[in-house]
Amino acid sequence: MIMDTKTHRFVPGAEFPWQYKYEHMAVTTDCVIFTYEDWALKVLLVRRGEAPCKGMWAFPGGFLRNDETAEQGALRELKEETALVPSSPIVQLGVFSDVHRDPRERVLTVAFYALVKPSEVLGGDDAEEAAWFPVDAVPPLAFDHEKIFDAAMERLRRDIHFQPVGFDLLDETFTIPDLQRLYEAILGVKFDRRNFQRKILASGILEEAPVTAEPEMECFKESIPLEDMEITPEAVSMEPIERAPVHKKARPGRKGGWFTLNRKRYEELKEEEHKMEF
Amino acid sequence: MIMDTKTHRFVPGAEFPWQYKYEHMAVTTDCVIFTYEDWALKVLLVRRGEAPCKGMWAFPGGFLRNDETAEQGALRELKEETALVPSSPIVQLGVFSDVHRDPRERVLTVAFYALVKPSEVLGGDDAEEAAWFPVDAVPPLAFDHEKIFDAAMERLRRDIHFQPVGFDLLDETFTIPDLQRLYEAILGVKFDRRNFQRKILASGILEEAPVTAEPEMECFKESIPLEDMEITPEAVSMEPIERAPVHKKARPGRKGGWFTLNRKRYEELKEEEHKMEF
DNA sequence: GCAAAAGTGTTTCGTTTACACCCATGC
DNA sequence: GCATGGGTGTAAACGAAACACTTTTGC
Repeated sequence: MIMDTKTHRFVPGAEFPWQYKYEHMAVTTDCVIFTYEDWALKVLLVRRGEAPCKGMWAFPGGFLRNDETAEQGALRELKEETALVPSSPIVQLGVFSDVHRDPRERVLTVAFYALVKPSEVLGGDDAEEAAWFPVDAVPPLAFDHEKIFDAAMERLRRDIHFQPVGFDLLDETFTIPDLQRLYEAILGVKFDRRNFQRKILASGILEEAPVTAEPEMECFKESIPLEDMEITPEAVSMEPIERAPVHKKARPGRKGGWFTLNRKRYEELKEEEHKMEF
Repeated sequence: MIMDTKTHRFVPGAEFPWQYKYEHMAVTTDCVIFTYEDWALKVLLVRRGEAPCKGMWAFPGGFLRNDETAEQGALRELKEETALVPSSPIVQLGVFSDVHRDPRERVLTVAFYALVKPSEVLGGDDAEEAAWFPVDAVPPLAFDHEKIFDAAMERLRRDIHFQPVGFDLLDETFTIPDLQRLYEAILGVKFDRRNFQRKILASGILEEAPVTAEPEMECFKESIPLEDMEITPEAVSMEPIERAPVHKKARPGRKGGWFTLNRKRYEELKEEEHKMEF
């Protein structure tokens, strides 16, 4: 490590070994991880085991080390706290730098967001105090994480308009109505089935899935009921999720094609940033 | 200031008075300020007077203090170094956190960008070592500022598609062809005059300017010739600006209406984020 | 008076929207 | 067999793109 002893030094064995000529601040990362499961958009939260905000839910994250970039630190903390390694890249939301956002000391945080597929979610289950919450039923959050959450939701809604990121939330194989419901859930609007289908097919982003036996939608897997999750009183007292009707078993009328993502076209469309309205 | 003496302390009079239990990093801000003058998009740079990268050009910025948010710090440094106070808000580009981006110590920077009107530019002239460079003739930059510059250009191009930010670069009063040239300069494309005019008028973002005598386009004011600016040899050796033809005096055919921005509609369109293509 | 810039309007074409009927499945 | 969800096509309306002629001004 290159070190400028004019501005700072390291004193091994000292109680406060890192010493600086000028005041420094702590830097943390936080990750807002979204998934789409049981017809609802959900976020990943961890319960804080330490003060401050002990016992409250927060986004996975932690202090950034000096030998890693913000992205590396965010991924490391995410893995440490939830055992999750997203298959799609994490993207920067921005910094949150309110002076008093942490009572201990001045802490600036770099927030990220990422989208993961339902099949990736299982990996997080062995983490002790991590849980998925539907976005319309998140409990009160630690620090200024509600602000971060709002920013993430806004950003997701914008991105989903201009980039085909919805696919990062779906498993390999899905149907067009599945995709449509996802868009409707996130954007909170209804689309015409036929127009949606025509446009999405015309965009060339879908490929017919090879008919490997019976493709199983991850969405229909059994998942831990919301009530079994350890959540704060405030969270349980919230009204039940209205916009996410539960029909886990099967859907009548299922016949239509199964599709997969055309990776190449996906990358192209991501570049172009067309506004997708259905 | 609330201070957690478990993790850090302040020792008055000590050579290195700020002492921490864990390693900390420095945080800086950098501002990419754009303006549009003499038919060209330009950025504001300052010459570094100190090592490292002494003598090189860089974006105005500096260390973030513990008692200010990133936005406040960015504006403070900008004002200190260039005497510029942008009338439109600065927006976050993101953090740049490469581990070795500064040779002295670990420095994470929060980058911002902002758009200023030509009439605001004059205020920066008394700053000793600040200068405006056409975006296609920027000299080599200090640290990883080229990366920041690339990110800013990309962001500006995207934003100008979806938000009516072009107006932040123009003076109060302008003509439609002025506006069109600005869009063409930034996006590097040509539009049909008639379609551009029809669309921009239909959007309702323009108001006819009150005919106060003879409105003077700031673009036509005399400005310091490029050659008089103190720039690095690398910068002068670059080929002349091709995409920015210089006709400063006046344009034949000038007759048409002068317009101003309809603030209310501007805010609305900013929210909507329609893709503007002409 | 000529060249270069700017004002104006219409037609064509493609895309978007709205809408109706039939089929498949589960209870 | 009925309710629900899903597949398909078409006509009308709107917005985008292409395009020509005239007017103004500076040299």
